[in-house]
Amino acid sequence: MSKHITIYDIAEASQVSASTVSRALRKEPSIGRETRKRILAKAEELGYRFNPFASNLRTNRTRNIGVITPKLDDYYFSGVLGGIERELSNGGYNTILHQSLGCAHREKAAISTLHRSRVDGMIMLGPVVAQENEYTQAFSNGEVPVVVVDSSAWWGARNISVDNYTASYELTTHLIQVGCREIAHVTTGTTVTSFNERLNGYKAALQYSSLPVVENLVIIDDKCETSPDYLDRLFSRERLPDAIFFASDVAAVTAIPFLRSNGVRIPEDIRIAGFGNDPLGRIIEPTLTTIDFAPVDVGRSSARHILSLIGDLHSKFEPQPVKHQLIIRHSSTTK
Amino acid sequence: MSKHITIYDIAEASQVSASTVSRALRKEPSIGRETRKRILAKAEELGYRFNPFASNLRTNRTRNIGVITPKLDDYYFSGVLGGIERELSNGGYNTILHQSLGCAHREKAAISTLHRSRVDGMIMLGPVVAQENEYTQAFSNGEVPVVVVDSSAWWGARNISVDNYTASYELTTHLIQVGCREIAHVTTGTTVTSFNERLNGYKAALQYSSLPVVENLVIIDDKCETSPDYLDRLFSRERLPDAIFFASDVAAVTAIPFLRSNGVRIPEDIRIAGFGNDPLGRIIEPTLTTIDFAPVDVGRSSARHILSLIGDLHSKFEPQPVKHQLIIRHSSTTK
DNA sequence: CTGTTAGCGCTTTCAT
DNA sequence: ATGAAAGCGCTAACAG
Repeated sequence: MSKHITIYDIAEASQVSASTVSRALRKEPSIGRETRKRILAKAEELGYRFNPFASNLRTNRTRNIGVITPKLDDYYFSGVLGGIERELSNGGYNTILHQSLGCAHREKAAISTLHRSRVDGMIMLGPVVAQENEYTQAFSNGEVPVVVVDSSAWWGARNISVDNYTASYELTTHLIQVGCREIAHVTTGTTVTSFNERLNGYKAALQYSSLPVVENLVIIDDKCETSPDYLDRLFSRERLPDAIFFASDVAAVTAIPFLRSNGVRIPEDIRIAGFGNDPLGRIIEPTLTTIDFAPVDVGRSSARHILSLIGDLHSKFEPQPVKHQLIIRHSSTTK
Repeated sequence: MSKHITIYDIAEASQVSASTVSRALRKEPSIGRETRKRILAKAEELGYRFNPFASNLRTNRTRNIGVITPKLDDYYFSGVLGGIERELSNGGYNTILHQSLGCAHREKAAISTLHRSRVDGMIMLGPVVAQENEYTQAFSNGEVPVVVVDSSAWWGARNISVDNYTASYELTTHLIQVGCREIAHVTTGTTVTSFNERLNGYKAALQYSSLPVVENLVIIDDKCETSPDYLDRLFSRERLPDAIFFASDVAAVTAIPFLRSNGVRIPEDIRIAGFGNDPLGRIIEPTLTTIDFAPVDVGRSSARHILSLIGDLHSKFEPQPVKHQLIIRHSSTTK
């Protein structure tokens, strides 16, 4: 374990002071072109390696951004995360990743860890805990900037949100336009804000068309992405609905084979729509009408936003709402 | 911006020295129970916040592990990454994430960045660059431990590998057993080691059954996960193969609708198999025969491995090869 | 444009 | 069981 080369070694070997070396290394314009070149060459020659620990200690910055996501094995979140990583990397930042797995306890732990690690900023995807608490404090008081994705309410943090409400409204309206009058809505739950917004968009569209919001056509089942047990409730009605709008593609794709094996023809008997444009929706038969959110763009946008809040983006970044798109496929239209 | 509380402030307030505070905070056993309690209470009271920068500077450790993955929007890799994050988190480590996007340039950049960031260890998923080079050096010389997943050859790094070769051999053998004699293999390329191993396993199985390896039945097309253009080559043969073994489920799922729309019956005319057990394979019709790899276990295993190499695992961890499983579904068997 | 000086906050011998 | 003292390697006034 030989002694490591420091800027002092370079300074000595190049007959300048350590501060000059430090400045040259950081390409401060105040250092002459020639001097800098000499110093850089010497650093290279000696095998110098920058020590971020010492730098961090002085500057109190890490160039690390924390990201908390509910899960990774999901088309939407993995896309968003991919966009974030790409953009942060390009900006010279590291992405520190934690998963909440939809569990408040893990989410809090992740927040604490990121705070202790002194990240320069944080991006929260689909937060579990919407209320301020002892853990969120350091972030919510503005000490460390936070961008929240997909939640309209979070302790005053900046927000990049896809417009779940409008998208859901448009999708529901599409179903009405193709002739549906009894549209069921299946969702995992309303605690996650984005799902709540989808439910509200659905209701609003019905009301706009003077259709009633029928209570037992709104099905909330946190297992709906895993098994379609709740469909019994629908089948036990005297008449089937003429459409089902699933708040997530995965839920739709889970239900479709079950529906078909029960003799339900799609879209003739029931029209189906999902939400999220998961690749599954292009594979399932019939292909699934859904909403696309450009997850990668959501990610890139939130990354740029956090960098701008940190002040590392020269041009001030004004987050644009990421545009969604209605994707109409066979499951909602007769051929 | 008020002055931050340091261990010196605690020391003063508790009438002890800074070193005692430091030891108490780290729960060194040499500090008396009573003293420690007093110190911790005082720290709490003053709102002390540990400063990892100073600690890092002294100890030269970060408790950060770098992870490089080709991509995130992929069933296998996102599963592995999920397992890694979970396990590292549990061990008190942060996961620093970078994507190579299958591009050697980005991979090298990620390696450099992680090295500069002084991560304590690194996990590489599906490395693009298999040869040692200037970037890998610091990692390959053992200065920083590395675990590589899914590649049997990488600059002497420790390796957690799923056994692509055997899995591929078994899958091919299954196809032979159900009666196939002309089995095509479609793969994205052989530069990624795991795909090369799958190709080799395929060839070996054919040879074991005294079947020839037909050159134009091995199709290498880096776009095969996006579009099935290469199928023309297969259709232009005088006779169709009686099976196609796709080196990835995504490629299989991309091709199947195209095959069926060309009047190919599956499995009657051509039997199909994929690789990876992507959820898509349960949705597509007919459901896809494939190999499952328990990606989360692969991730957890590699995380434990790296922690053990760092010396942060008390029990020495001996990585077990993660067991794969042949999943037989409709695409390869007649009902 | 470059040098001097004084730390950043913690850990770690070495004493006692 | 506790304290004194010496840095870890870099950066940022301030001075010239």
